Amino acid sequence: MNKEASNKVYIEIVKKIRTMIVEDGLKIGDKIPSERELSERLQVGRSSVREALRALELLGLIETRRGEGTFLRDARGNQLVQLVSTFILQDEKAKEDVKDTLQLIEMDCLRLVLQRNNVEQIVSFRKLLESVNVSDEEFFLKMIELGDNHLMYRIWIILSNFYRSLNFPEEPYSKAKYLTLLDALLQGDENLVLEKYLLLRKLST
Amino acid sequence: MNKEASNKVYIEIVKKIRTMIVEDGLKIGDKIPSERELSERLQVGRSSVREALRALELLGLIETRRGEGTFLRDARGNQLVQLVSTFILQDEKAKEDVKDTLQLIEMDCLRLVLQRNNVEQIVSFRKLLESVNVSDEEFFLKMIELGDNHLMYRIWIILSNFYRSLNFPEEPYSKAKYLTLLDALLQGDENLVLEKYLLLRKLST
DNA sequence: TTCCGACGGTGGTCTGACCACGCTGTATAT
DNA sequence: ATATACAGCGTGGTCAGACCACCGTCGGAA
Repeated sequence: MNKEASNKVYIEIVKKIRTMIVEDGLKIGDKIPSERELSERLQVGRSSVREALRALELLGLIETRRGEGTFLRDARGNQLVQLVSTFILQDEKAKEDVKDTLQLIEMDCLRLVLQRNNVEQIVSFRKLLESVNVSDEEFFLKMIELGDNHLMYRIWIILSNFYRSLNFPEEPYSKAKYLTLLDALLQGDENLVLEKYLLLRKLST
Repeated sequence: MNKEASNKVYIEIVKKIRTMIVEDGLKIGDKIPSERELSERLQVGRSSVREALRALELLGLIETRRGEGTFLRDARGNQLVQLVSTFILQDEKAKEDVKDTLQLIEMDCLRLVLQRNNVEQIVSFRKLLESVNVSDEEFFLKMIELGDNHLMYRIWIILSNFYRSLNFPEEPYSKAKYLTLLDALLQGDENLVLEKYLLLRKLST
């Protein structure tokens, strides 16, 4: 009859740990209390604490180091990717799905960049690209930053990790194609941008 | 020096359980062995088995019912959504990101439908839509099915769950708009499709 | 001064115990 | 004979304690 609080101690623990992190003002890289201390402070068994920490670990929010402790972590490429992949990516069709989806997402990011239309930053990034080599990952990270959508960022991170783990053949690096893509962005022409993107990914007709 | 097998018993257990599921040909809804039996069969402690099951539960791949057992489950709307949301969606900007991203994903799905160009199924779905009411969720589930990309399906499920949990105001139901969207799909005109979609989502200029 | 080993703290794992809950079969009451 | 209530069993949920492997450190020995 009561509202909730019924299910799953470990879920409650996750929330408490989250609160604790916020209240104590812990930052990425900081150490959180040990399992035994959490167990005592929260008045629950250590195994329940561990289940909560496992969940946080799966989400990529913490990192455990045996003999040292548990640390807050930047929520990038996490265990989730590996685990999900063993379940999801069981056939070749799924591999193609990853490729297709990643490309759709990347095109979405480019559309976001067009929407924001932050000419200054694009220009300065173009200058940077002229002087030094920028990896494909760095390039799209910049695009996503310009798109200013954190959720898209997370999705892209997961998908690109997936993608890399699949060992598709790599395209040769071509700085010129990146530059023309940036130029297209500066022109603000969506169709042109997508055309250049497909060229980059060797998908032009 | 050795390749791996070093880290995390519970990760190994997850993989073994997965193998077990495949070998035994278990389907969604089936019961998997009890924690104690898994513990014995895999020669590991029950607490390690539980950590593995927690991971699977977070991924939405199993469902545990106290007093009954653990069951395979359709990997839809899972705990992950709730947990991630408490961490990720802390500000209003994030909410807007969810909305934007969901719409981009839905448009991608429509593009996939265009690529597959499965006229027959679109036509038959259109007939169905004429005779009965179809919820927004059901409509897009059908679109994703027609798009034939399981990964997109999973992303959409997660995002749309996010979205619903945010309590944005709901649009009034308008069967006519869905029908015109389907018509646009049948015409194979991408720009027209997107236009109708934006109309559906009240985003037309 | 340098080096090395003991020590304490930490996560990783296992075991055994108890509880709460759902199912089922049996014994009882009708 | 049928219907009902209850006890037993198997299940997941949780806890406590133990031991291991590993890491950093600190103090003593060379």
